[in-house]
Amino acid sequence: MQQFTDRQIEIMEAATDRISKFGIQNLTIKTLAQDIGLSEPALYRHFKSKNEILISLLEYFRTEMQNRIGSIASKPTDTAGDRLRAIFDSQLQTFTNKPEIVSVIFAESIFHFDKSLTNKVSEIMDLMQNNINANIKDGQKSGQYTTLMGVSTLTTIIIGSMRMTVLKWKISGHKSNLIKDGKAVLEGILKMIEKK
Amino acid sequence: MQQFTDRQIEIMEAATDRISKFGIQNLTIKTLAQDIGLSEPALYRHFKSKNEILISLLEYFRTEMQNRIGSIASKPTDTAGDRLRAIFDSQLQTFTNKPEIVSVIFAESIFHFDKSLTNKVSEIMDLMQNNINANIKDGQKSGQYTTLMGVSTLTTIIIGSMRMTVLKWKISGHKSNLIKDGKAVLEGILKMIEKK
DNA sequence: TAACTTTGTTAGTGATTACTAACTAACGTT
DNA sequence: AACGTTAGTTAGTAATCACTAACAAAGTTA
Repeated sequence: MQQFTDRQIEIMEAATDRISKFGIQNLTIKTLAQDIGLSEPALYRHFKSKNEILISLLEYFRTEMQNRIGSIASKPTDTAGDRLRAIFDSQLQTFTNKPEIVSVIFAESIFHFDKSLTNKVSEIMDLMQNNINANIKDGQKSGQYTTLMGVSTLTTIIIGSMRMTVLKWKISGHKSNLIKDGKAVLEGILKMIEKK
Repeated sequence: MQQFTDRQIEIMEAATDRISKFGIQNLTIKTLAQDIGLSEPALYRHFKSKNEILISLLEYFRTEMQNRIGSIASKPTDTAGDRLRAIFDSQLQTFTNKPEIVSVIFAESIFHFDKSLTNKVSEIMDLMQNNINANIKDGQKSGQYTTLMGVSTLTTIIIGSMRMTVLKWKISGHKSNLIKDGKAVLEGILKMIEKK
């Protein structure tokens, strides 16, 4: 059942912290080993390369997110807007609990050079995209959302707005209130797109 | 008048291309010198360090953007919405003409480790932010925009949506139509926030 | 024309990188 | 008790990094 060992998870979390605190350039096998209190070669007992640590890390989050968002999607809600609220509630809560992860999964650019890593980041983006897309289609079909805009345009606006909120929170050094700001943005959008 | 020499501009543009094509990790003095057809030490005749190349590159774009957006802001337009259109028209046109720049200025994360670089990226973000902020304040004050939301929430939505559009374009390998998609997103937002 | 400045070169520096070879102690299984 | 596996160690590897010393050719100026 468990896909990763305890040690592997420890390594992935240490790597996430490193990237969050000092950037990907500072994530070396040496610094990582020091963070955990092991020698460098010890890490190679658990991952066959540095790249595999990063890939696993992204895969670990993707699986968690898929389960989390998936369980929301399967639960019935009153309105499409409520489901949208639940999705972002869950997402913002996850980021608040583990701010470091944001530096990794929102940073498509830091992995630009490596195809396998870019793909993993894309998978995570697609996961969110597909969920929002489905929500909007559903909301428009049932007459709850405006049809003044196409599905993809509306998806771009919603995801873009939420990403921007997270980015601002990150830049503030996690000092701003992500949950509050995120709610304000989502409610603002819903005010505009929900038909009364 | 000219802040940078021709050679310096050549180096900065080559650096931008490198980052865009292969990521910051692949930007080394060696690859950069090869791209231009010079030896490595020759680059140090024009910039005192690799970091200064990056800082200058960001400064170069910031100045250009400041002049460009500044001249739009000083021109009178019929409505606040029209001014918003002009700002993003200009911005999207600039990105279309020089797609590589997007990889650099939208990548706050790649410079995460260096304070002077982070500051430069922040300056560029603030520049856009302040312009949009002023536009929304003006539009709300004159009764053209809805006041259902606060200024900062609306700014986040607009900038976030446009950034997302650019990001999608970048991920598509610049295959999608940035101008068209950007227009669709902006018109969608204006449809929702402009009072009739 | 002599001296200086600019812009380039070749050859090299020490530091750091991801990763490996070889070995060992602890532990589970038969 | 014998044996294999797991998870760690020390000591190294070649490659690559940003950057420098020393020198040279060409153009500019006195």
